[in-house]
Amino acid sequence: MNTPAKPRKSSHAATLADVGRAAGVSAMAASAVLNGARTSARISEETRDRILEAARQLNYRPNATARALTSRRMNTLGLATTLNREELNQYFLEVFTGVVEAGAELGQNTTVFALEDWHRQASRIPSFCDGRIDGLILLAPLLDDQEAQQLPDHTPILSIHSNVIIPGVINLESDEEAGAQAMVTRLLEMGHRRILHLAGPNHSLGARRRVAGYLRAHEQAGVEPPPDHVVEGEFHAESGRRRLTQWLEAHRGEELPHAIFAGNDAIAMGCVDVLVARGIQIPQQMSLVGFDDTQLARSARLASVRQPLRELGQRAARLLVASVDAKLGEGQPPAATNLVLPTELVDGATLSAPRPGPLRIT
Amino acid sequence: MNTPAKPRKSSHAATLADVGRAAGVSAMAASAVLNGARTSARISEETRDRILEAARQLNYRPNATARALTSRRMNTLGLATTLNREELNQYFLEVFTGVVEAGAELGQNTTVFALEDWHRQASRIPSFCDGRIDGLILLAPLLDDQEAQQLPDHTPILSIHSNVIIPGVINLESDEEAGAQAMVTRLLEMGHRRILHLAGPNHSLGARRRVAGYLRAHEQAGVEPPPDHVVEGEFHAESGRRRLTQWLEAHRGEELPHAIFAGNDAIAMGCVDVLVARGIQIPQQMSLVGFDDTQLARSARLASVRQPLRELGQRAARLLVASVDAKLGEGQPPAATNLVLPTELVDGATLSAPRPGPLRIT
DNA sequence: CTGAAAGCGCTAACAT
DNA sequence: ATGTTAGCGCTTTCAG
Repeated sequence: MNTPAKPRKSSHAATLADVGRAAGVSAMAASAVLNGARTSARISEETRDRILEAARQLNYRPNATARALTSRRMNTLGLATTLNREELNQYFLEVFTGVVEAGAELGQNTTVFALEDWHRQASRIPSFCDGRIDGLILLAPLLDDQEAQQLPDHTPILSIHSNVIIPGVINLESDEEAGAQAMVTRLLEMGHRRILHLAGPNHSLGARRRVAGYLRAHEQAGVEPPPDHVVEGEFHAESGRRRLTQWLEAHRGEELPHAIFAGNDAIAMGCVDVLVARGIQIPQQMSLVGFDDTQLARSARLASVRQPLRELGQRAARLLVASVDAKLGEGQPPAATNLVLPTELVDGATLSAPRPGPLRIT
Repeated sequence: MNTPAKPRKSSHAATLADVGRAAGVSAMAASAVLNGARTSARISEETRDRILEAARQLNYRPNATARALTSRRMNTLGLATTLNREELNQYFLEVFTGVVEAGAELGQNTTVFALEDWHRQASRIPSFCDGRIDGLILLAPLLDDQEAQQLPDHTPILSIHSNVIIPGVINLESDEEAGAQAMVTRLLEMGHRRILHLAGPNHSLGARRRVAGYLRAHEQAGVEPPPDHVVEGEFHAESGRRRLTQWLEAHRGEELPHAIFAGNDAIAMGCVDVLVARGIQIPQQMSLVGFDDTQLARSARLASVRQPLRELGQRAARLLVASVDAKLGEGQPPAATNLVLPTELVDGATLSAPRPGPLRIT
């Protein structure tokens, strides 16, 4: 692997005109043959062969940008997301994989637009819709109504887990409140009482829904939620570590919670770090459950609430392609309903009956 | 979130001509103002303002494909990779994040081309280089010399962890053999003797290098590697599960290995499943180490060999952009050397001294 | 059956 | 200081 890289020939790619010239025909004869479709290609067998041969020899590839200029189609889907600089985003990876998969089946590529922050960079979104993509998926956007109004309307847009209703934009999500409620009910039924919920940020609709599920589970079980047991934070491990540490410091000497319901898997992984460092055994002394069931959770054997993230990505890609087709006059637009997919509980090694005796926070 | 999605206006985006018309000037006056650069834009303050105002009102966005047609630049990098349908690819996520990060700093987007198999789909690669991207990164390509010859030469290409030398293509990698050797040496020094290596596929150069490191470590320690302790497999968890299960079946009644050196983290995670299912305690009864130090490993507290994957991605993006710039006559091409970054050992909870007594495979 | 012409939206020459 | 012209590579009428 240590051959000095020879400068590669930077020959321009062959054009249709080149192919035509080589085959002794016009460029559009070549076009007619090489796109194989549309024009009632009544080119004679013989010239067709000459053209194909010339194309092969010149290694002809149609230029996507030129083609897009007329066809108004790049066969590319856009996926806008925030990517934390510190931590990899497993939630993104799950959805992204679904988009890429389903997109590939429909002949679409996927390009990723990485935002640092939805609010600060909302103004960049229209610039994504500049012809390079045919449709855009907003992944867990945090926009306010005002920003939502600014979205361009010449490119089909679709959102996953949006925190606001965006007029004209289909939204896909899963039933987070039900999932949270089911998980907390499960904990309560196992006998856990002091359940600490390390939630996501309040400006996230999903985070609020998980809190709602937590509260409703208590209500339905006729259990008073312990005071001060819902903590707002961010959806990443570092936040989980920090918030849990702070919370434990602030409640030193009190009874340790029986279980932690983390707002997502990343937060849960942060909790693992803190608990391990303090020698608190999972799940013997404390149960821990997450949310999302990302691959991270599965590999750590974390009990979690499964959201069908990959399927959300797949569906998003398919619906978006249908919208693009419809806009270009091919086929009907998808029935523009918002989709809510079910969640389900996933078992893991971090969940067990509450510890028999009391344990104080040190 | 259940508002029926109103069909959005599918108005075409405004063009320069539209802006010019609205401002009462020609399209190229508008162009001169709105691109802000190049042409000695000696447009009068007054018309400049009219144009800017019109652009704002019409919500003008330059069309990327039209622009690319003349500028020959889309400001987009391509990343070609295989994405397993069954398992998420953490290795990909790490590198990808690096590419996106560094690319974004240079104003580049990243588009992903998902291949199912390098050999079967090698012929698709040239079609990625059709003007939609300015440069292409091949991530861990498995190509033969013949296929490498077919790569187009009008688009700058760069590889990460390539298994063959591709003339004219810069390759970035890390010192896998040294990393493997260091890790196995570490195990040997701790007293482990029967070290099982669940390797990747032989057609992968990286897999072969890890095997080489395993063997060299034994050699340098003057330890004869136990027979039949290197097993070829694939670089994913399912393969790890299957190979380890098969190997244990085939060696029933013999002494259990002291440690497993997995060819990558995914394989190691597969081993965890099998060992847990058999009640073999990690690390008390068996140590386990991986390779790559992906986030999966970190969250599972797996000891591993760290490759600077994110940095490989960042460097790849920066070098590729430099190549693209150079090809367009802006700046010098990067010194075309292949880069080998160092690896390092990462501690974890899965590594300890060998068990005191013998233990038979059941 | 095939070629000529026009245009997608933008930009870079050259004219005014 | 502004407008005209031509062309990037491809496709789609419309003439031959």
